[in-house]
Amino acid sequence: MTATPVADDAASAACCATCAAPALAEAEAREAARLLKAIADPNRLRLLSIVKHGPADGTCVCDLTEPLQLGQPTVSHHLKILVDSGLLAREKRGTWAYYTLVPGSLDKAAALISEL
Amino acid sequence: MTATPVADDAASAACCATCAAPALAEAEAREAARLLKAIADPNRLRLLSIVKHGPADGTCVCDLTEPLQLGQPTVSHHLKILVDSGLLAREKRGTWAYYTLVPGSLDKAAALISEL
DNA sequence: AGGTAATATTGATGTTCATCGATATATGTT
DNA sequence: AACATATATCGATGAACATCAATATTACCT
Repeated sequence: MTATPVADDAASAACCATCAAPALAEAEAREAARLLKAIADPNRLRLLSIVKHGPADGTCVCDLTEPLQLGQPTVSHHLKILVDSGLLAREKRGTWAYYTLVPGSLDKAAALISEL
Repeated sequence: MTATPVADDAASAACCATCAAPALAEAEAREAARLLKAIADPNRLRLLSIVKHGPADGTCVCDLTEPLQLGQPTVSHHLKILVDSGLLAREKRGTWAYYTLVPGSLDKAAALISEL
């Protein structure tokens, strides 16, 4: 599922053809920023933290609204961003929606920074 | 240099007093988001990448403007954000300004995500 | 001192984004 | 079928942000 690792960008003046990523190409940078932007928000960081430390079978939305002191539509909006970014998974059980952390997704995001 | 590890927040319903961060408190989340927001931008990611793989004694601004295809004031603006966030260090040598990566700063930022 | 080059700052502009109230959808209940 | 509850979506609004043109600042050179 990893995108094309080869830079097709005009500005990618690689030192050589084989060395690994001397500088981030524009397309890669845009993609990485999209994921990191989803994380770089106070409320979404707290959502991720609560879900991570919550029960393994998922955390209900109703348990997320209260600690964040935000309205339900706002929490739902943030959760959608986290799901669309591949960080959280949503499972509907009855009337309730349970959110779980996608395994490895946080480490993958962290690697985008540490392995720049 | 690490901030107060104890949560003084109203929403910090810690499972116990000693266990490590069951859920991010509001102040911690705000601080972490501030740093991550500085990184979560396509052009700033490319700046960090270029500086990281550049010469050890620093990369000149003039070598950063061209590959990003941005105006000089815009690059200067992004560099200021990265310096203010503690990610880059600025050293003026003559007319030129050289930017270097602050050691460990990227790993510290990555840890904010992986150790949520 | 005057001139030139490199970088930073300022002010303005268009865009993105977080938040909310209102409403829609879906599921369970009587 | 009507109702109640939980969650998602829509539309609007104000704040934050990226970018640029113009200008200021700083250092070097003759």
